[in-house]
Amino acid sequence: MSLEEVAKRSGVSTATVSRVLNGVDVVKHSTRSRVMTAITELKYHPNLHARSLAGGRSRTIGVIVSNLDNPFFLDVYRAVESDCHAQGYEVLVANTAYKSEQLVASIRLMIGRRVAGLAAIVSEMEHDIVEELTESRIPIVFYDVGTAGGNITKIRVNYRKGVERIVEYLAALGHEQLAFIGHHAVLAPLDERRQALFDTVKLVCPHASVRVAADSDSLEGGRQAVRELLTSGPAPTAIICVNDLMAVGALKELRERGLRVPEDVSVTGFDNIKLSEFCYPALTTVHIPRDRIGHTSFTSLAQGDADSAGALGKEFVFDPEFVVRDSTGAARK
Amino acid sequence: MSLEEVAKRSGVSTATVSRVLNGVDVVKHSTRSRVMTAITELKYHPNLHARSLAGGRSRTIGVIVSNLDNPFFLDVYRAVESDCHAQGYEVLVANTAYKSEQLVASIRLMIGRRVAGLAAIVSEMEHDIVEELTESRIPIVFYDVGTAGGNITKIRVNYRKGVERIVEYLAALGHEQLAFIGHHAVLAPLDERRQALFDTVKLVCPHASVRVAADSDSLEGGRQAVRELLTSGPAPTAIICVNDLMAVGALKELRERGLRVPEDVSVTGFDNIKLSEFCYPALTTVHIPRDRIGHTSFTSLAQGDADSAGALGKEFVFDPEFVVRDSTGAARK
DNA sequence: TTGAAAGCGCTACCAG
DNA sequence: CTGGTAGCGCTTTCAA
Repeated sequence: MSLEEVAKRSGVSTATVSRVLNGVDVVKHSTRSRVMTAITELKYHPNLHARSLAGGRSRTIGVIVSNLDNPFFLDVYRAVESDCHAQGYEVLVANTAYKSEQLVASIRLMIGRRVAGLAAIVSEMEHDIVEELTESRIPIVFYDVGTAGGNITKIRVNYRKGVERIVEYLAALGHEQLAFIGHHAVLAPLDERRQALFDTVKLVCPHASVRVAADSDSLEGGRQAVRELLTSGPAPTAIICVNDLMAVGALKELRERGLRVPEDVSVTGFDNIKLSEFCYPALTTVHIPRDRIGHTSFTSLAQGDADSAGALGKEFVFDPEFVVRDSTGAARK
Repeated sequence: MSLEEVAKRSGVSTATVSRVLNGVDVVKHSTRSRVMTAITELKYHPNLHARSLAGGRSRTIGVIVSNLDNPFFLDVYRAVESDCHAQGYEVLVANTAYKSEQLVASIRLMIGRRVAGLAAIVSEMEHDIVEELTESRIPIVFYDVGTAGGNITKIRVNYRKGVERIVEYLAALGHEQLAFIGHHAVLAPLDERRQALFDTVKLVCPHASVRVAADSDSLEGGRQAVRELLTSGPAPTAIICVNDLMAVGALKELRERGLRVPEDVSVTGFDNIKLSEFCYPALTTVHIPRDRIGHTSFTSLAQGDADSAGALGKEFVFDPEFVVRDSTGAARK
């Protein structure tokens, strides 16, 4: 069923049907309603592929994230989605599960669909992918990777600052046996959060020890990492988790082993997802403004439109905010 | 940049380039590699819209869910996605946020994109939407709504059975002041879960009371609902939540009010999402097989392909499984 | 093994 | 206000 059939049935040209469909306000009222009738009678649904092909421009924004299971990414996605819908854009999501092959596939898909802009909220970025994207001419937003300039907007969070707050706080509470729990993607040698942790510890409490464990970015992963930590050495007095999701997993394992939080072990998260407030004990964490990340992404990508203040190509840095709740306390003696 | 430019650059026809792109194995090796070179040099990415338009058939499955924030839906989605990717299909997700206008928009979008099949894992279905879908000829899977037959596959879970287990268990523990917490969409007069609860209570413990509260399907919603319950009357001894997400929210509010779970109040969930195991106390709940729901959806939708055992048009009913953990105990005196 | 050409369904420009 | 028509970029016969 096509535009042509609708045209035939209502005795007009395809051009007119197209006008009606697109709300071009020059069609005589009577013709218009005749067309409308035909459309509903035929249960006609315009072929969006044909439309994009003929139209040229795209009203679709692509969003690629590393792990939809982690509410952090979902929150960013939803912020973008909300802006998109408000401005008449579609959104296409893709989940890479931290696999760079998936990333490549997703990017190809987005380019193939000729998205108007692409937000890559992922951490598994590789050099040649970045390059491919840079040369693709389409507006891109990178989160935490790549370099700003040209069609590339970079959004990042000052993780270092967040880590500093955590370490200072923990140090003030007397903690000297620390542990860091990350997911595999964060264990890359040059990862900012982990690196920042070591740097800060060296500065703030040089005599403190830091052990490290890693697993998958999930509740189960957090639990496993703690298990690994606790079976391979003495229990730390504070566990710094790379994010809230894993922290909640950590809490579970600690609880099962009869270790009280924060009396026996302090735990910190990162992100300040909703869950961090609802778990027990509520997590001390660092707030990352997902909504601002999402909104800024959209603004940068959708500006070929009308406004064009020109966020594209710039770099945005957001400051995190330390949030103290119940999962941290004085170090046990 | 188009197929034609690639053809020109490599000195062949567009037909040949197309063959190379689609792996039609009749192209001479030398030509093939010449084309490949041109493709990479030009950084050519095929226009997927043109491809779908020309090709006709679609390798895309659409999935519409009510609330991506609730891991239940995410789990179903991921099961579908995993099957899709394994079979070379794309997936398109849409989130309705329980709004039927959003549902309509999403459905139109999916039809417009000419998806090969559509899974509607939503509860806000309305009659005329169902009808529109039925007449659309495209393979559809409905979860918990609509009627099987024709191009419509129906998947449902025997919620009643799950509710029965919960009520029986709670009754055996001596609970007589019950409360039900649902989200707005579940408060429709004909909702199965709520209705099943009342029926079962009448049968199993006719002298028990049941109060009801509702809020949004979220952690915050669960908390709010409990707040409503507790400020508007005597505290129940057991709270039956429509799902785990809201149950976790309920736990939080109870904890804040100094009510111990399960000593003072028992709480049950539904779904058995991963979080139900990681929250404190771990939830007594009812397992709903999201993976089977997802796999069955895919199988039903993707069968126009080659196999065609013919799951399409049938009805599948899955049995839930009662899972006892730590959030339930004997009723307080 | 390859090329030529006819569409796929729609938009947009040019006439009328 | 409406119709004719040339593409958009790709797939797919049909011939060569």
